[in-house]
Order: sequence, then C-alpha cells, then structure tokens
Amino acid sequence: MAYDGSLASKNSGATTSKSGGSSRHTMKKGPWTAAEDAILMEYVKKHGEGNWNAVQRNSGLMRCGKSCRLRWANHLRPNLKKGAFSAEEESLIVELHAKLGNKWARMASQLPGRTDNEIKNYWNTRLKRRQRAGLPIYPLDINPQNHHQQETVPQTNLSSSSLVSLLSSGQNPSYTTPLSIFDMFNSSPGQNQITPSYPSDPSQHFKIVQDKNGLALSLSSINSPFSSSSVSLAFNNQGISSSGPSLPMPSSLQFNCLSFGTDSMPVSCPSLEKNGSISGSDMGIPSIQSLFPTPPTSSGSDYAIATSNIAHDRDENMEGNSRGNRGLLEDLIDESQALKRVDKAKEISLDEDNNSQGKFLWDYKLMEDGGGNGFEEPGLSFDQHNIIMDQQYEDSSPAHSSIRDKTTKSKSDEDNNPVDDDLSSLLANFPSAIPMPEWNDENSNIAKGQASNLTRGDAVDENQPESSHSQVAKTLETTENNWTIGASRWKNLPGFTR
DNA sequence: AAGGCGTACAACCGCAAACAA
DNA sequence: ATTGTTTGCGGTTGTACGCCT
Repeated sequence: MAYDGSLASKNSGATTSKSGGSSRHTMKKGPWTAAEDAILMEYVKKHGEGNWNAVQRNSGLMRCGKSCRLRWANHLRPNLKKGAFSAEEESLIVELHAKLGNKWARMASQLPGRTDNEIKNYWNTRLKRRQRAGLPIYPLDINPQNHHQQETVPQTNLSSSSLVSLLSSGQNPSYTTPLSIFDMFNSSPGQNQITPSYPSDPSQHFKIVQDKNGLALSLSSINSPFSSSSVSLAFNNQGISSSGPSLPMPSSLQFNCLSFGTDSMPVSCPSLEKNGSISGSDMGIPSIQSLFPTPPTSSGSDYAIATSNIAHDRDENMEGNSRGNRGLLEDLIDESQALKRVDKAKEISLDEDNNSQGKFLWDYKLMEDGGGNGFEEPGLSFDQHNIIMDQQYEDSSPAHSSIRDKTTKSKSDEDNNPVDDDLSSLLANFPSAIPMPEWNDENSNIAKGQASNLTRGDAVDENQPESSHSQVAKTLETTENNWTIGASRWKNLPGFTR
C-alpha cells in the first residue's frame, strides 16, 4: 500500500527539529508528497546520491538527510521492484534468513530490486503469521546457520520474571511452545533415530554447564539460529536465575516442567556464562515476538506443536510440484493440516539431583513421529542424556560429542567466526551464478529508470521444480540492468556497502 | 453497518560504523 | 589520535485497507 499525500496521517505535516539533524530548519515528517518526491528525484538526478544532508540545504526540501536517503532507497530509485514477492523470492528470503539472520540489507543485496525494508516487513509478517499458526519458522530443508546471532527468533513471552514466578509458584507448571524451533531434534519421517536437520549436534543448542556454583542450562546459542534469544537457567546456591528476555522453547521438545526443591527463586538476568553468549540486550528480538500468547503456567494445557516433520511432510508433498504462486497462506494451510497428523508426544522426564541445592526436574516432551529416538528414557540425569545426545549425534553428524567440550569449543568458534565467516558461508552456499548487484557493475549500463527485467511472474518458470537458488540465480544471470544517472553510480544502495 | 483483527506498507528512531577534518 | 559528520542498518511504530463476524 502506498501512502499518498492525501491520506490522513497523524504525522502528516508533522515537523521536527530534533537534535542530531544536520539542519537547523524544522524538518517535515510523515508521508512524502509527490511534490517532495519530484524535488528529491530532480536533485539526485543532478547531483547523484549521497551527501543527503545537502539535499535539504540545496533543494529546499524540508526533509532531513536521513529521510531523503530512505525515501530514495526505498521508493524512488530506479530498478525497484514493486509488488508482492514471488514464490522464488520468498523461498530465497527464508533461506537467506536462515543463513544471515536479520541482516536485511545483505538479504536485499541478493534480491535485486528489493529493499531491506520490504524484506524486513515481509519477514516480520511471515514470522508473526507462522507463530500464530504454530508453525516452524523454517521448513525442514532450511538449515539455519549457527553463526548469526541476531536472528529474529521465535519467542514465547515467558519472560524471565514470569518464568521465575512460575518456578516459585510451587506448582508443577507445564509449558510448551507452539513453535518448532528445535527441529533438529526431530527424526526424519519413518525413522526412529534422530536425523539432525541442522548441521550441528544438539550440544550446540544446549549448553549445560556445571561449575562449583551449580548448574546452568543454556538453550540455543552455539549452533542454532536462535542463539540470540537463548536463555540460560542457572541452578545454583542462589536458586535459579535466568537470562534472556524470554524463553525460546523447542517445539519438538516440549519443555514441560520445572520443580524445585529450593526456596523461592530470586530473579536476576546476568549472563550466566562467561562466554557471554546470553545477553538480553543484544537479542535483536522484534517486539512482535512478544505477541505470542502467554503459555499457561499451570499444567495440563499443552499446545499443539508443529514439528519439522510436519514441515517435512509438507515439503515432501510439494516435492515435484511447483510451489507456483503458493504463498504463505497455502503453506500455513498445508502445515496446519500436517499438524493434525502429528503423533502424540512422548514424554521424557529427566530429573537431576544437582549439587546440594536445587532438585529439579525437566520434563521433556519430545514430539516426533515414530518414537524412540533416545530421549524417551525417563529419569535420566543430565549427564546421561548428554551421553545419549552425544551418541546419537555422533551417529549422524560429524559434529562431535561432549556437551561440555562443545561449551568451550563453541566459544572459540564464535570468536573465530565473525562476519567474514557469515559471508564466506553465504558465498559457499550460493551459486556462483548470482551476479553482483547491478549497481555495482561498472561495465553495464542501462537506461535510467529502466525497470528491472526480473519481475514477478516472468522471473522464472514457476512450473519448474527447481531450487529457488538456482532459479533465482538463473534469472539473475540474465539480468543486465545496470544503470547510471549522469555521472553517479549507485554504489551506496542498501545492503551493499556493509 | 460497525467494529475487531490481521496484513502490508511507509516512515521514524537510535545506534554504530565509516569517513572526513 | 580525536572529534564531528554522514551514512547505513535494524527495530519499531503508525496508518490504511481488506476480511470477517
């Protein structure tokens, strides 16, 4: 939907003289008018982009530089694709998000004609929708990468405080999440053993750290896409403490109960681990995630949970069939239907006599179809389960074994995998056919304002059951729409310079 | 018809990196 | 090396619209 200057807007015509703006003038805020657009376009045509604060000074446009830049990048620059995302673009976004996390600009650089803002909006909407439907965020065939820690993460709004109140209530609360965020624990359809859909072992998602002060369980973190929203629970002399703003729960792993023999638990939100993997401030969790309904704090109401098996079912059903223009709603319908086929959950409880202090019980309910994946043994200690987890993942993954080992290893991995690693991972996963964004190609030139020839519908043959990557890549291979305006090259477009 | 809700979209804000003086 | 400015990114908010009850 396009704002139009005539629309009533409470911000329309609003002005600001907010400090930080380079201009001493009062800046206009709110929707842009056609006249303003024309001024900005004319200015950029003459002077090229960049130096946005000068736009206001030189053109008389009562907009701050920031606003001008945004308007240009998101709406006025040539080659912008308008309209809904194609199925290929959608799947590419999902894949990119799995790899990059909330790196909208970088994602946009892989989607010609699309802006980071568009992608962000799309993703957030999709995420919210799928959360509401209790569907996994990523299909099974998407392997979220571990090294992007700022993901938009499925969240429950079981906040630290509510968790602790839950814990200290003396009840035997039951909590499950409708989200499938720990799909790596699901077995493949028809199989009775874990087949990680993530390229990691579970010890990379759980970190159980025991030290002289007690025991800490950290969910997510190392090799999961949820690490940025991971939560640690520490059981120590002070009781339980948690970190992280809210508790991401595995869908396939119902996380049922915590009962403690200790006194009421003080709340604190420290980083429980020295590696600092848990921090509430850098979670990067969109507020929409808190929209998720608060799970019951009393036992007995389990949420239906979508598992990756469902997603897998869906994906399998789709196999050989073009997704065509099937969109999110269709996906949701598919997966919701598949949801009904989920076998009943299997329960696993673990209890652990930890140190001298808290006695706690974790009750895992593992959602899987076929059962028997090794998490069924009730009453195992954490260490025992660790062993199970390790063994099973050793079977199916080169990634190795000891959770405690992983705890330390993971940190060094993180240290050694900064952004460059993200990039190399992305490059490694992308077909070489994907060209650089057209505005970076100095040699090609197209007419100013020429529309991209990658448009919805004709971008790819949607009847071809081909991977989105290759489809998009092919399309991109044929895209030659570089362009310039005057002497200005479009080198500053979003997503390319960072 | 009216209200609620979800969705799509536009735009703003704060922060931090990059850059220039 | 320091400081100020510019730019870019990601998160958040606000608004219109469509659908449903």
